[in-house]
Amino acid sequence: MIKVTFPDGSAREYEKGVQLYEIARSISEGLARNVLGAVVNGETRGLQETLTENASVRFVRFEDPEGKAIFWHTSAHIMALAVQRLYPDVRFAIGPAIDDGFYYDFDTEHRFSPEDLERIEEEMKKIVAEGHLLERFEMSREEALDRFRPMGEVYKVDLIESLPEDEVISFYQLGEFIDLCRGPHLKDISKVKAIKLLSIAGAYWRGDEKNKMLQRIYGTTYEKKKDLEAHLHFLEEAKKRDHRKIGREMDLFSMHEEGPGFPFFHSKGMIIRNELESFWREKHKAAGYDEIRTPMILNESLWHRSGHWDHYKENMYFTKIDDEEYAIKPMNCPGSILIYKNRMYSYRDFPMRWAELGLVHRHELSGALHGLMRVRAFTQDDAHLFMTAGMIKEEIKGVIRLCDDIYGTFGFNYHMELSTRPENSMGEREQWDFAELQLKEALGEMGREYILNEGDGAFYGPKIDFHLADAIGRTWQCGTIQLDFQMPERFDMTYINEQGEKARPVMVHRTILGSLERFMGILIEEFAGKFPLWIAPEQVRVIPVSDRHHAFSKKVADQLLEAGFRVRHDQRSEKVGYKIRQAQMEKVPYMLVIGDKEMDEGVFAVRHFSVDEKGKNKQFEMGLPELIDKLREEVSSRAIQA
RNA sequence: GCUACUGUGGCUCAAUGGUAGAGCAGCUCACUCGUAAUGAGCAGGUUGUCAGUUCGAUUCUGACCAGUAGCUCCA
Repeated sequence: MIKVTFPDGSAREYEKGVQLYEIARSISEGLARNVLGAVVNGETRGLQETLTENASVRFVRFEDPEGKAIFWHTSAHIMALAVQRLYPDVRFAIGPAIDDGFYYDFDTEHRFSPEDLERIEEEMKKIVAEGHLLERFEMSREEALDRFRPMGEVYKVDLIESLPEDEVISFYQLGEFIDLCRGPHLKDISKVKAIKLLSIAGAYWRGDEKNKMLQRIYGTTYEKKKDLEAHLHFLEEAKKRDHRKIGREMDLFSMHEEGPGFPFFHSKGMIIRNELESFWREKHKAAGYDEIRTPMILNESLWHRSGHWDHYKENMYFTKIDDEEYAIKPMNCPGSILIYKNRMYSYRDFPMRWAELGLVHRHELSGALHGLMRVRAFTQDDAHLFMTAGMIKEEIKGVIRLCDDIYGTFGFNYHMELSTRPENSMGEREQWDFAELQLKEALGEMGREYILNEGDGAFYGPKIDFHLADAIGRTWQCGTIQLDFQMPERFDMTYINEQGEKARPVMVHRTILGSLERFMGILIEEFAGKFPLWIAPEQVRVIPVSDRHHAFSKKVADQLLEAGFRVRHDQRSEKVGYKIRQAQMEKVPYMLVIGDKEMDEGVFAVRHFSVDEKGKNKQFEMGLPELIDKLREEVSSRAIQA
């Protein structure tokens, strides 16, 4: 007998080898009908799996993240069976659950079209209606290879061969389709009621561009049709927040065929950008940074010395000056280092924090470009910190705190990732280990959670990255903290230590916004163009009711201008409703409608674009001096919500 | 760069193997108006570029360019 404990602290005994489904049923028939799987000793399992030893069991439903993962992973198998029925020559690669659905990678001569997605969707519905139970079984490695090799399932064979010797190899059978899979899966697929296949895309086998490109189909499924519709509605709504669309509508920036990946900032975009820069300077000054600026074009020899030539040449632009080869900087660090080497430093000077809003150019692959999020010319809010090895941890923590402060100002959520030594790295193993340990300890001491990306570091050092999400949940790396022992070595950087000897400083490269361009993209999507007052390109729109109010409304507009606000006086001969509609669509935070009443009473009805519980614009009345005080307060506090 | 798809006036979209039309935006005129669209008129396009097929291409074919989704890469 084995003992099973449940989240409420209760426990029961079962026969060894009991199915999780039996356990669910023993507690309650209703539960057995509703649960999708279970978390057993912290590991997610399907209900068709068995228990052989004492365990703590928590059953999960669709609402739980584990439940969704099981549900979507199973949906991927249903799709695979449908594809096998419709396109018998197909070879299967992998088909996992992702954040909001699933995909499966297929290799077939047939090129999938959008119409095919509908056919596959129909077939999936048929399969679900057939009422299969997903059964799990195990095979030995030899049995598995004997089974899949003759079928020509090269990807499955590849997967089996790469599994560790002692790994249990499990399979799931759905109708006539047997798939190599660790699981977990639903036992009963009839729960997959609402199905939508979303897109087709290419994806390399094992994510390596040297391998064959497979066809990937993305889809999502729900237990309830209503939830699927809600999800599709969310995607539609998110499209409206796309920074490329809002950027055009609000006249913030533009892209042109003449300069792919090189954004053009319009005057309204520049207001946001300049406000962002002032904010950034203020925060960095307070955090003990000094600002520098280094040239955009530097001699090629510098890039040989820095290692960029060997590790980053493919992404660099080059040019010639008087028969000498020059490179356009893809990173700011070598420039900073030249300033560093301009004189001698003492340990007493450390830590030194040099910040630079540096415009860098990188030849990104054409297919990777994406609005402001991924461009070929961007301004990094870079900084290079120079210190002794003993200062590393505190400095890392300081940067993390600055990130918290700056992202917090905008109310952004973010997650962190730690990336370790890559294959093409420079430098000694021990240095890397030490550097990685410093980063891990800094995160650990601050109690931060992070995702570990083995082998994903920069060529000169390990890094911590900060990722922010866009409107549809894609995350973009913004902040980064990179430890570097290599550049100081390569450039023979020194300082004088307490013993009066020359010593090697440690260098930290870091950004917080990441790039002003990307950060603005995130900012636009986060606020859907309804910016906090302090960064709004136009803060107040003054709207006279008719021409005879113009003289008075102009005075009001002028006073607001003098008070330092960005104001537009809309004197066009249009109806009030029309002007309000326009100001609303242009997402101007405050509107002041001025007519007879205002002229007589000197009190203004102010309309704000944020909405109340009833979905109406917030509206309030106040005199001009009070309004100016209120707006000043809102700007200086950098309030997110008015 | 790779796979698939897309490319018609500033924006959103329509149409056709016989050289393009609407709405919004713009401009002009009238209206002087109280909280999300006043009316009328005008102007605006060598249908992404270059070739090919054809009596004739914007429509068919090819190459290139740009964009979209994903992969790879990355701030």
